[in-house]
Amino acid sequence: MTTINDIAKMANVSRTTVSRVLNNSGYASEEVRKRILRIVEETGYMPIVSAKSLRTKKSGVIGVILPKISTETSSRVVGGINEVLSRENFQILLTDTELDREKEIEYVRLLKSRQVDGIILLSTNVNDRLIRAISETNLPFISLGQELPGFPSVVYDDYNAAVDMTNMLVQNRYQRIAFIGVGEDDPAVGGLRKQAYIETLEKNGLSMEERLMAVGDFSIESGYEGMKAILKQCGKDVPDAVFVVTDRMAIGAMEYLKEQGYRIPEDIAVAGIGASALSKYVTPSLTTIEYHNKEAGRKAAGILLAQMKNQQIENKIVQNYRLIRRDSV
Amino acid sequence: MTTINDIAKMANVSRTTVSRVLNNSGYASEEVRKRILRIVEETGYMPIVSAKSLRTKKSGVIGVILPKISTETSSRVVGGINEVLSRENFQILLTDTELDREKEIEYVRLLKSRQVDGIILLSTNVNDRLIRAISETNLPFISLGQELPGFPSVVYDDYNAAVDMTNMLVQNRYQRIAFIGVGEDDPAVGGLRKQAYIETLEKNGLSMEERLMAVGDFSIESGYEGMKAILKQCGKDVPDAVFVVTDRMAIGAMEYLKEQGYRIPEDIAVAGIGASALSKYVTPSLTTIEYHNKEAGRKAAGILLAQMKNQQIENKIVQNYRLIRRDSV
DNA sequence: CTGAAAGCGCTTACAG
DNA sequence: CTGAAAGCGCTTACAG
Repeated sequence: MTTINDIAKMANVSRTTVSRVLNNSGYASEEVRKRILRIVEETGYMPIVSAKSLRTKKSGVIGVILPKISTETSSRVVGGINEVLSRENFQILLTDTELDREKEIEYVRLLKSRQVDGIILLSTNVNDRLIRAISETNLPFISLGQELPGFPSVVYDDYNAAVDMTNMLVQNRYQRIAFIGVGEDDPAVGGLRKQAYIETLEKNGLSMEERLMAVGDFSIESGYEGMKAILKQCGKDVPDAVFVVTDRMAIGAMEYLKEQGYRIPEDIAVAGIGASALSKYVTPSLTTIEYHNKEAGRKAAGILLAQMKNQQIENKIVQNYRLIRRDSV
Repeated sequence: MTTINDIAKMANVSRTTVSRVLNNSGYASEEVRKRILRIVEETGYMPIVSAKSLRTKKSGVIGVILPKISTETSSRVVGGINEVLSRENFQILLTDTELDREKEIEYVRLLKSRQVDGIILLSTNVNDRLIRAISETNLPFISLGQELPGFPSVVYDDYNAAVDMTNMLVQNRYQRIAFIGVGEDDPAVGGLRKQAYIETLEKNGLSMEERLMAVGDFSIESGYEGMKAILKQCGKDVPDAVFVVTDRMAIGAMEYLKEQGYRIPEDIAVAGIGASALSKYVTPSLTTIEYHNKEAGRKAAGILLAQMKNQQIENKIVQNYRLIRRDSV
């Protein structure tokens, strides 16, 4: 394998000079520069990154921690992150917690030991140990999709999005609006969206009923089961609409309703969040909220880069959203 | 930052001994071992990976080159890869060519310079420069989804899958089967699937007609446009079925057919490949072929690991598939 | 404009 | 069972 020493020898200069030319740092005569560049070209020489980062303490790698890679949201976000990072020649080191919160902490430490230059975390929960682990890395950091006390974040406007959706249902004269959420240990998806639903019902003088609510786990099946449970709990008092906090669960709910012979939206309207590809093509097409995940990924990457350049950054960026009215309401 | 030297000092031993304990290589008295481990625990010390890899020439990182991360196939595959890699404490360095074939070559070189321990490539084409670039890395390598001369691969059974699908259509008495493919510079998706379609038509004594065929680019829209073009080309001789080489394009084709008032499958049957989440939930649900992407990812990772351990490997593994008959046929 | 030398934090023969 | 020393391939003050 060719090293900087080989190049230096071939060019009859010191490796110091080669390094300077390659990094465009300090002077080098035009003649020497050309000679070195030609040899580099010929040999296809590429510096060993680990040697370089051992010395410079920079790796050119950004760690990304995802709850689950094989998910539409995650892959869109990573697409956005990669778009801006690759433009600046950073690579992504990918870790997947598979929804195991212990792994979030573990991966934060792991990424640190791998000398990543920064970390982007899509967390599913917030807890002290996680926060401490992040602090201890002392690395440029950004949280995406979840507000993490003390750290910069790019978040979705979960509260207002859910308020808008609930209001829209109310304004369309739905009176008994059911709700399928996820566990509230996830503040963004589980907490804020539910809070918005409840408060909006109240503001509109509608009563919130426990038996109209169910908790899922992000899977399509859990939406199906949630809908089933609600209908069972309600007996004769069937809801006339259901607001589901993710599209996938909403589609599960639709499946159950269709199976049972309910017409959507005539008997029961359905609304989701996420604007998944699915939402557009199910029948009836699903009313949902687009979160611009890719753009959020771009912004998160941008902020991370800005931190690394010691630029001023905003501590909290709220990604806008768009309500997409379709046939399920 | 604490280094191995700090640990050695605190434990009153040499850094040699610390290294031995941490790597479980060579002897160390039980007493010394415990003392070191306790201090490591207390300080939260983690070795600097770049120093380690500079010395050992191993990084613990596997490079993955994808055509497009924000795609269902890719994210499933990466999920499978990650599952087996993370179990053995390898991380994934992710690169995304965004369907730019020059970048495939570029990333192969980049990953080499980043000292990845191996490369998994999902390529969209095959060409000499790419093959040369891979050879030059001299790294454990596996191609996924595409057969690459001279390198081990995990491939889908594109030819037989497309044969089965075409035969199934023929056996269901469809006579004029249209086809929407992709460019044949992609041997797997563009070449084999088309070849299978044509040869199966012939075997069944059906004529293959140019005007029954269109070429898309993987996008839903291109399926829509392809269907439109075929119908236009056919005039009165409308097809009674269409075989589309990806689910997404098949769904685009369905959209167009529905818009134009064709009933599926009564007027025109539709079949895809890929078993995307979408395929199950569109109306009518789409007949398709499941490719077990995640399993293919697992196998690719397994083979890479085996290579790294110098184990015997099979040079070509063909992933099985499953035809899923649904309502669109 | 150029180079000698030190040092980044590890591991690994080698010697004892 | 343990340690001194060399060396992995870079970059960067420093001196000239």
